[in-house]
Amino acid sequence: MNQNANPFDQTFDNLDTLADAIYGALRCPVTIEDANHRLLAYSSHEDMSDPARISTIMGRKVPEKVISTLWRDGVMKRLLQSELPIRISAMEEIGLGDRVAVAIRRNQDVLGYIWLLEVNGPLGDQGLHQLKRAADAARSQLIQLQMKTRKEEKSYHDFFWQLLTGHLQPDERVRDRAKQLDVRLPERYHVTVLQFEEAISEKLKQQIRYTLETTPFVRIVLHAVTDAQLVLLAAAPSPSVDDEEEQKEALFRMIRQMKQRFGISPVESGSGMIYSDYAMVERSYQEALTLLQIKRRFPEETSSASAYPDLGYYRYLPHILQEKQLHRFENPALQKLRKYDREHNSDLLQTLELFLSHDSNVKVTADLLHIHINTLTYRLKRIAEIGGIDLNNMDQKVTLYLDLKAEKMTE
Amino acid sequence: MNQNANPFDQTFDNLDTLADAIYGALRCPVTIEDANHRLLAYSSHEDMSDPARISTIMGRKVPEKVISTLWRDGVMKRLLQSELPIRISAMEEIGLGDRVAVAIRRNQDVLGYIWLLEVNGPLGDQGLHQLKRAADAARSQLIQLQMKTRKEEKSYHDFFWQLLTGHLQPDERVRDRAKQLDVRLPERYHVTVLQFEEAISEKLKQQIRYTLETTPFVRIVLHAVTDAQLVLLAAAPSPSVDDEEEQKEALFRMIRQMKQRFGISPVESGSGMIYSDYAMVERSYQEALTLLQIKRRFPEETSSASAYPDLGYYRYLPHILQEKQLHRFENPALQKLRKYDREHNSDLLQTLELFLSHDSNVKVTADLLHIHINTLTYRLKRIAEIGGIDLNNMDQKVTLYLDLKAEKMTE
DNA sequence: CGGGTCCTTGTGAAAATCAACAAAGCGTCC
DNA sequence: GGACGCTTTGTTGATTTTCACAAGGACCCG
Repeated sequence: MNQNANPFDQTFDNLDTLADAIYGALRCPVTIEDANHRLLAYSSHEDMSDPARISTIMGRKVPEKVISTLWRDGVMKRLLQSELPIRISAMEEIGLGDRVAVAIRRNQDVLGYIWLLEVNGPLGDQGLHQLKRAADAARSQLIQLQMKTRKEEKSYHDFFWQLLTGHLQPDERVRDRAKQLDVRLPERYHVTVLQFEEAISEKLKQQIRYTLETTPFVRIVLHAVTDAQLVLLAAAPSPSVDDEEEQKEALFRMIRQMKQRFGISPVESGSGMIYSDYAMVERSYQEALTLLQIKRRFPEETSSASAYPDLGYYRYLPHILQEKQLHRFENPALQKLRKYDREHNSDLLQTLELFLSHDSNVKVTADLLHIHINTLTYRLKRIAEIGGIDLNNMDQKVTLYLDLKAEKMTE
Repeated sequence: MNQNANPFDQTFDNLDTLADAIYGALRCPVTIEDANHRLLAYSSHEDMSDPARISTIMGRKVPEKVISTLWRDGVMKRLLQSELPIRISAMEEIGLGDRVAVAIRRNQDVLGYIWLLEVNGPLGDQGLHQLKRAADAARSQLIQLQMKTRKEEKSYHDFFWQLLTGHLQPDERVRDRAKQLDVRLPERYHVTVLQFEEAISEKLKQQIRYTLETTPFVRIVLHAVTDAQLVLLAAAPSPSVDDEEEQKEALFRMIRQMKQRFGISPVESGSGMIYSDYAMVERSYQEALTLLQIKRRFPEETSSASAYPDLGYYRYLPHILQEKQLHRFENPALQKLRKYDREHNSDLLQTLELFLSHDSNVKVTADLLHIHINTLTYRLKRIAEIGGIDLNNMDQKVTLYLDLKAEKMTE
C-alpha cells in the first residue's frame, strides 16, 4: 500500500463519490454536511452507524439535539477554529459514537464538515492526514454548491423584498411565486425585525444564517438584511392563547442561542401582527418597524412589548402626530406649564408626567421624585391652577397624557 | 290738491327720486331700507330729522340698537306681518321720533321698508294710503336690486365654496379674488358651521341672512348653505386670552338672537381653528365638521366644546380609527369582557367604562350605578381577572379608554 | 332538592388621601 | 436688609380607599 499516494488528489464528480472514496481509504462511515449541518453526502454502507448518523441521514439534517450538545461541549468551537481534523469521543446521551471531524474551508470561511465514525478504533496520524486531504478535495464541490445556493438565495431575497414592499400583491400570485421558488409558505406568518448594534457584516450574516437554519424553535421561511436590521418572515402557530406566548418565547430562545454561540445578539426585536393573507407582508413589516421605532422612544414603557399589538395605545402615536402636524394646535395647559417652568426654573411638567404615568398615585409619585407628599400635592394644586386643568377629570388627563407622549415621540 | 291723483302711479328712475317724491307729497322725511336695514335712499332735506335717522344715514345702515329695540317691542313683527303702513310712537331712548313705516312686499316676501318721520303731527288716512302706494311703487326697484344682489351673492357663494374645498390655493390668489369681489377679508378668520334640525328652506335662508347682516356681535364675511348646515366664514379677533372666550360668546349671542326673532336655532354649532392664511379655509372647515361629527357621538362629553381645539383628545379619534382600520386588531381585554357579558348577561363593560370615565373614582362610580361600593370593587376585581388588566396601570387604562371611545365612535 | 358558583351587601381595620394650617427656606426686588 | 412671594416640609384630623372576610341571595346543574 503506497502511503504517499493521495487517493483524493483528483476531482470528484459529486460528493457522494467522494464520501465513498473516503470510506474506501479509511474504512469508516462518512457524512459530509454543509455549514448549516444539512446533509450533503454520505458513504453508502448500511452497517456500522451510530444512532446520530442514522437520524442525520433520515432527516437530511443533523438533529438539533446533537448540534446543541456539540455547541454546549465546545466541540463546534474547536471544529470551527481548527484547520486540522479533531477527535470527538463518544457521547452516548445523543447517540454519538467516537468520531473524527474536519471543517471544509476556503480561507477563513467554513463551507461544511466531514464526519467520520471510528468504527475500527482510533484513526492513525496517516488517516487524519488523509482526511485533511479529503476536506481539501471537497472544497471545490462546496464552492460550487455555495454559488448555487447564493443564486437561489438571491431569488429568495428578491422575492422577500417584493413581499416586504408590497410589490407582489394578490395572495394567489405570492403563493404561485413561492411554489416556483420551492418555498413552503406556512398557514400563518408574521414579520419580525431584529435590530443590531451596527451594520451587519458578512461574517455576522453567515452566523445569523447558521442560527436561522439550525434553530428548532421557529421556522424562518425567509430572511433579509438591511443595514443593521435582520428581517424575518416567521411561521406563526395556529391561533390559541398559549401559542401566542410560545411564539414569543421561541423567538427569545433563538436570540439567546445566537448570543450563546456567537456572542452576538440584537439590541431590540419586534414582530408585526400575524396574518394569513400574503398580501399583508408589508403591513406586518411596517408594524414591526413601528414597534421598534416606538420602543426606541419609550424603552421603559414598552419594555415588555415584543409584538405590535402589545403596544397598546402607543401604536396610535404616529397617527396622533399626523393630526398634530395637520392642525398644529398646542395644548395650552402644557404651554403654560412649560412657560412657568422656564421662568421659575421649576419642573412642573415632569411632575405632572410622572404623576399621570403612575396612575395619579400621590404616594408613589412623591417617592419617585424624592419629595414629601405634601410637596407633591402642593405642586399638583399649582399645576391645576397654572394650566387651568382639573386633575380629577379623566378626559383632561388623557388629553394631557397623550399630548405629553406625542411630544416625547417627536423630539 | 287733487286727493285722488296718485303721485306714485309712475315708475321712478331710482329710489332717491322716489324718496323725494314721497317727501313732496307728504312733507315728511323719508328713508328707504332694504330687508336687512341697509339704507337704500332718503329724502334730502337737512332739517327735521331725529337722531336715529341721522345715524342711519351716516352709517348707511340702521343702528343695531334701534333694530334690537324694534324687535324687542314687537314693532318688527307687526311690520313684517302688516300689508298696510303702521304707526310707531316715539322711543326716546333710541332717538326715534313718531314714525310711520310700511313694508315693501312682493307677495309674501318683504323686500324692504319705507320709514316716515311724522314731523307735522300724525299722518291722516289719506297719507297712509299714499304711503302704501309709494311702497308699491318701490317694489320694482327693489326687485331689480335684489336680482343684482343675488347675482353678487352667487359669485360670493362660488368664491366661498372654492375656499371651503381648497380649490383656491395660495393665500395671495385668495386675497386678489376677494379684492375683485369687493370682499374685505379680516386679518384672522375661522369657519363656523351651524347644524339645523332639517334642510334649510328658502324662507329660513332669508331669516338667516337677515340675522347675519344685522348681528353686531360677529362679522360674517361669507356664508353658504348645504342641506341642513349653515357654513360661515367669521372674522376672528386678534389673539388674546379673553377675546377667545368673547368670540364664542359672540356666536352664542347671534344664535340666541336668531332664536328670539325667528324662533329658529341650530341644533349644534362648531368652529374650526383660527387661521390667517387663507389657504387654510378648507382646514378650518374640516375642523368644524369633525367637531360636529364628534359632538354627535359624544354629546355629554363634549357639551362644552364649541371649537375644534376644545375637543381635547377626542379630536384624535378619527385618526385612531384610521389605525384600527388599517391594522384590525381588537383589544383582547375588551373582547374577553364583552364575551363574558354576553354569556352571563352582566355589564362589566359598562361598569369599566363608567369607572374609567369618572377618573377611577370608586365612590362616584358606585353611586352612579346605584350599587354598593363593595359590589363595584368586586366587579373591578373580576374585570381585572377576566380581561387580564391591571387597573392601576395608566397605560393600560388609557389603552382601554381609547379603545372604548373608538368603538363608541364607530358604531 | 342540595351543592356549587357567582354576585351583592355588610363589617371592620389598616392605609392612603385630602384639606387646612404653621413654620421655615430661598430667591428677588426695592 | 427686609418685605414678599413661592416652595417645601411637618402636623393633624376628617374622609375615602383598600383589603379581607362573612353572610345571604340568585341561579344552574346533576
